[in-house]
Amino acid sequence: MSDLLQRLRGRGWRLTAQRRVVAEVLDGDHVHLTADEVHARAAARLPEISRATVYNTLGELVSIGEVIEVSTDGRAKRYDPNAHRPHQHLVCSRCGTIRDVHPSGDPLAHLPSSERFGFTVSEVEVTYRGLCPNCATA
Amino acid sequence: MSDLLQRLRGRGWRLTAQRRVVAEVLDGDHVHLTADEVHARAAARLPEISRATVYNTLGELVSIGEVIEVSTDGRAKRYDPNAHRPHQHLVCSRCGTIRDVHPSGDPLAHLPSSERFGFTVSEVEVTYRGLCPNCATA
DNA sequence: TCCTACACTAGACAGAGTCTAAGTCAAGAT
DNA sequence: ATCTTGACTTAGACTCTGTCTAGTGTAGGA
Ligand SMILES: [Mn+2]
Ligand SMILES: [Mn+2]
Ligand SMILES: [Zn+2]
Ligand SMILES: [Zn+2]
Repeated sequence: MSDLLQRLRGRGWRLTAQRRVVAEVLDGDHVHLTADEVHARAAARLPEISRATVYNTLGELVSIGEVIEVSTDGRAKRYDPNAHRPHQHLVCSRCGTIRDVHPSGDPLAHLPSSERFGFTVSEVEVTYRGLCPNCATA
Repeated sequence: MSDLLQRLRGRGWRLTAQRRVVAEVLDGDHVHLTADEVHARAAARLPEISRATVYNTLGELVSIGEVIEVSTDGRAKRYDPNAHRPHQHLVCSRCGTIRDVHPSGDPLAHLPSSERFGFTVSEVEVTYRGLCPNCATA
């Protein structure tokens, strides 16, 4: 994630302890944390970090395209550092586990122009739901 | 929508004025109202209806499969009476308009088993985003 | 080392949804 | 037609998620 910190410095961001910690918390694969989960993990390293700063930093990371916002459950949004490789999500309906899955072709192509009603379609979001191996056996 | 009321009676529901009005408000095509929008329209006909009853009724309609919950914007959930024909949504990123679109094949088939990680996948939700004709010209 | 614009904090506020306790009424029973 | 009763409705408190503001702190250039 230190390459992320480099990119942020390149954009003129001040590298504060708070931003560093948020970036560290978001490091890894299949990371889809809510803002409050990010705050809890960040606060474990930097106890005085505020919720507002976590929300601000996440919002900034989203607006520059370093992090993606995912709404899989209509409750809290989740923040996904896997922003540089297009992907979709596979969600367990029972335990909420989220896995990244990678499309074979371009899912946008699956909408024929006869079904576009004059819209200029530029994005598509796909969420698959089912039971994960753990929840299926239980 | 009176066939819906018949089906509800068949399930042993008491047919109250409140439930009748909620069902009437949800009648139509491309209807994707938030709970508070449903409440406002219902209250125009039945002023004393409470928010709790609207939430209760919508939740019941969802749990018996007569209405679908749609979360297109990470804000309020929307309630969609078009529950008997599988479809997806096309959303304008500027004005929020939502149109129903109908898939050509089964979108579930687009996830190869090598990308299912042992999940039993049973549903897929697809949201296309772009600009509607009005917003594209403006 | 100093300066200051940018960043951070605590807490108030707002929107969406849930829950509870008390009152009401639809519809089956008499 | 009236009674009875458990399902239904209500108001409002409460929770969760997210936004905003006023005051304080500090990163990093001069
Ligand atoms: Mn992801
Ligand atoms: Mn729809
Ligand atoms: Zn699971
Ligand atoms: Zn539009």
